[in-house]
Amino acid sequence: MVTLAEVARHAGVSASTVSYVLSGKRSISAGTRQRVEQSIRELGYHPNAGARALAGSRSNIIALMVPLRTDMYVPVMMEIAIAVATTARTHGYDVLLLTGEEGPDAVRRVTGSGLADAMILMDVELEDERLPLLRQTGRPSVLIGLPADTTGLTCVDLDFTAAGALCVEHLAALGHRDIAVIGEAPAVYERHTGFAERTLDGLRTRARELGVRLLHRPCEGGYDAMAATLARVFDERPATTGFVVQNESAIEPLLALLRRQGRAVPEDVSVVAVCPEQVATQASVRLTAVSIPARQMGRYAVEHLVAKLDGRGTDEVVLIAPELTRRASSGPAATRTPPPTGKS
Amino acid sequence: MVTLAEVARHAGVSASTVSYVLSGKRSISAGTRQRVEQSIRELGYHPNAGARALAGSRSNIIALMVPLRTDMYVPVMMEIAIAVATTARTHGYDVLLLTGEEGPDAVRRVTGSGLADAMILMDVELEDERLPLLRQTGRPSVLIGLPADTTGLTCVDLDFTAAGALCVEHLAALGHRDIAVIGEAPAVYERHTGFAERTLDGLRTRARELGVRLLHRPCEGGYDAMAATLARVFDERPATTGFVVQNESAIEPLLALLRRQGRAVPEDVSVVAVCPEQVATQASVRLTAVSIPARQMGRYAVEHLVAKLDGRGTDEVVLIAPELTRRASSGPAATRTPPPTGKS
DNA sequence: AAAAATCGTCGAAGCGCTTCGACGACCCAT
DNA sequence: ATGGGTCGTCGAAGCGCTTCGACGATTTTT
Repeated sequence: MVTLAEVARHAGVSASTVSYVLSGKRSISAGTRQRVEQSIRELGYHPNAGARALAGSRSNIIALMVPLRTDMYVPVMMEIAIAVATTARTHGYDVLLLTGEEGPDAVRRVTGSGLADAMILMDVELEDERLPLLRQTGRPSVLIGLPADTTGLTCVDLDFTAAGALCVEHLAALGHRDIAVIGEAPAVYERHTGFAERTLDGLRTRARELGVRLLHRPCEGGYDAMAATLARVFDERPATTGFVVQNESAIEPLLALLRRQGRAVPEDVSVVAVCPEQVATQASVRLTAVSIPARQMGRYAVEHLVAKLDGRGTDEVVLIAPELTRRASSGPAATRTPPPTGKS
Repeated sequence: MVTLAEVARHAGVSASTVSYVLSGKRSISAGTRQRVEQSIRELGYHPNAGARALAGSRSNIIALMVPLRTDMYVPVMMEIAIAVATTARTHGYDVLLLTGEEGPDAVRRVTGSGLADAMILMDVELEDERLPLLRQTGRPSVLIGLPADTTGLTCVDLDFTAAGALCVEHLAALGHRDIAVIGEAPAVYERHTGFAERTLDGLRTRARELGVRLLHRPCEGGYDAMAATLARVFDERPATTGFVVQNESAIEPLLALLRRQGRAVPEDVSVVAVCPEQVATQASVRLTAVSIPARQMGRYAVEHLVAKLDGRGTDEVVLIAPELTRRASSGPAATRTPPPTGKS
């Protein structure tokens, strides 16, 4: 391994000069700088990360804690993670991948050891165990998601409450009076995941305001679960003509089942989804949907964090305004009685 | 931050003793050990990662390079990444997340700076630019995937050639003589991704041996692309009764289109997929499939790497034997003429 | 013309840890 | 009893970098 000292010798300067060339923290004459840079290139020098971290007491690493579970939309997580990694690189940071498995211990370990300068937490629960620790450590952090108490924390998330409201508004404007909400798996609600509850809040509040009946049903992914859920929905509310789906793995099953039952989308039934854009456009019916801006969230998180690390940051909650894109899955409510029941 | 020295003072021993308690590299009397451990706990001591890396010249970090692209099956990547992260933790390593974006430079940077002790590369191309560098650096590495030349490299992957063969065998045994292969997006083949080409090899070779006709069509994900591809397939080979799908985002569209055309699965047409188990079981028809053992691959990769880091490792290529699970999507070929053409 | 400020560079201290050699204390065989 | 081993502990020397203060050499100010 080439060291700073070797570069210095090669360039005929002292070690500290090389260091200053690298960091730009003191002015260096153009000639010297060029000679040093030349030596760095010739020798293929890379500063040793450990030594840097030790001497500078910053590791230039951001820790990213992703959920371990895979009962929620995985591509969103992946997209966020990739956005975080690429954005971090543009600011000179690397990303350490932590899984939720270790829980609060990971926070202690990573901040305690100085492994990372800052943290990004995904899949934050309303009363998350990691938050008290995070507040304590004093290391900069950004949550992707929204806990119950945000004092002293920086959070970035889609405004799911507004997203829920938007979905109801859209359907109500089209004349739908009975709306079913197909939600995430029950487990997601049981552990009080913020985004799921907030969407529901938004849906319910606006539904009440607009005089729309709402039926919420959590649903495991997949075909069979969706079939059972759908049967229950129509059993309980036969007049249902609008669906809001917030569960990636229920979307395609729902569409297929509706088709099979002879309920046409959007003629008989309208479907609105809360999902990444890619899913909405690739579904068997192009879906009217509020998209989840995964990439944007990842980028945002990193940029806030970097700002904090540079001493410019503030604690704030950034809620990204939802956008509903009309596609082929929603239309005016039929004025006739609910559509024929299919063979199901 | 609590330091080693403070722990030492608190426990009434020297710093080196604390270090030896931590590493276990020299014997320590039970009494001393307990006193030190007690102090560590009381003070909430975490060894400083940078100092450790510097003094010990190992960072206890494994770099994982994931593909930036999202034109291939993302959940598989995510599952591998999570398996890597959790397995690494059980061996005392953390994982640094790199995206393919930086390319070979990332390899140089990470190994040059000693940021990571070892690397795992995903999405390896047949002639991957990163490989020469990897061989040079001498740092342990494991590839998930298989390049053209594996000398001096350790690789872990599903035996996609065997997987392809297995699919053909299964369909041939059921009496199918005309098989269509729905592949990944064209871009995947254009960049010579190993697993796609190897699957194709396996399919073709066994098809030739068994006297089965094979038609391969790359396919972008989604409904429309699949519709176009399917039309071309039946146009060119009307007698097609077997499908092999290696493209997660084409599966559900294919099933829906077949249904719409009045081709029953598995009565008229059999479908075999190469995909993660979760996808196979959650599809609208439970799919006969060769599953992609993502978790196993991630675990394997880390364990090989750790073995190498401990000086026990060897360079070898581990191909995981594919397993085909029969589910509801494949059955005997109809003896009658190809099924009716639907409204499409 | 002298004093003050600025610039470019250097030497040295130290970040917190690992690890090597040393050194008593103790146990065994002779 | 005496020499040779272990065993448990310690001190000190770095690992490669950052950063502070110092110091000539210029440049600016008065």
